[in-house]
Amino acid sequence: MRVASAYYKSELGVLKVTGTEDGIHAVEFTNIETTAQMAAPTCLRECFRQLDEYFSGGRQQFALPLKPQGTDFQKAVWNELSKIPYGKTVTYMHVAKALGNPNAVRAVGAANGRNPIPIIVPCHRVIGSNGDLIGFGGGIWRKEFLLRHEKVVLI
Amino acid sequence: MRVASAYYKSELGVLKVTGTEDGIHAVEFTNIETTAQMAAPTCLRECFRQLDEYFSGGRQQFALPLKPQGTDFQKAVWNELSKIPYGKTVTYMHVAKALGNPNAVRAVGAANGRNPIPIIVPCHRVIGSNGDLIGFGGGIWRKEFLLRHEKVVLI
DNA sequence: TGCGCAATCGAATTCAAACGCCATGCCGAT
DNA sequence: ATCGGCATGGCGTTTGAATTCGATTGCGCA
Repeated sequence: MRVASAYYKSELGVLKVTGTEDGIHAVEFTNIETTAQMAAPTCLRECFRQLDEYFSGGRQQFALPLKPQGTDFQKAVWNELSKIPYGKTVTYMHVAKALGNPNAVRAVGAANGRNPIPIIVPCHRVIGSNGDLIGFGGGIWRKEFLLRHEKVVLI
Repeated sequence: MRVASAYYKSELGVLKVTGTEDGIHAVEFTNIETTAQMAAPTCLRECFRQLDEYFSGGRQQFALPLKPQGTDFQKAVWNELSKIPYGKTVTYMHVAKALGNPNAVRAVGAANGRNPIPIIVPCHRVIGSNGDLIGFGGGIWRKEFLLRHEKVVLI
């Protein structure tokens, strides 16, 4: 059952009302300013601009401030991912070796699966040692789309 | 620092991009249908209608399907709250006794503080044994507003 | 009136330890 | 080719016990 939220402006401030078709689940007091929708941070707009360029084929590298949140190991993995150039692929083993621990292959896969910033941090450029496209959080079809978009030849 | 989210429509579906002024925190794939904003459930609209009537002074009792989520004890407390009529106040002790355990006074207070549906489930109608207005999640001023609105004479 | 304090009840929170999952890769057997 | 096991490293999740925290009250005492 889908839960929906809607906002109600009262003398007590803006109320957030949540519920399903079955009934009301919650009423919350909020601090929302109704005067005007607050502008999106600059970096979001810049991000959209670069995504536009990436999807239209013009941009091969993102230049954005990134603040991914994770453990040290995960950040090390994601940092390694960022080094893979546009249109290239590497294997999970390759990443593990680059981190200095060839045994951490599955750990790399797990960290890969938890990359909070797909597309921009190119986790889609990592494939199996046998060349297979394996696992992608958003669905394999997206991984394949991204690689084909980058003109990668898939076997 | 305020975190903001915005949505980006791509060939891979709608992306939810989250970030602060410092940088991008996350990019998520969503299932959002862009064709049209989905209509709010009927009960939300009905809820808004009754809130309108309550705040304008016409309605003294809500008639809505409620689905609060909590432990058995909490639901028992909230159920007890619903019995307090408009414009009346009771004490925490009173509620505890009604539940059959006069010693559970503080437990009642705690459950009261976790009422997910304020205003509609009138937790604001419970005051201290000495008549004091104590604690209200959204701030005492809201509790006082609601009681004055219901013409309760505060000492 | 205004402290300080103890009693009492549920539930949330905390903490540590154990467990199990995984977007891999290798090996051997069908 | 395909399949089933298996080792490996990191981290999320579970579990259970112990502890803490509250939207209180009543009492004693300045």
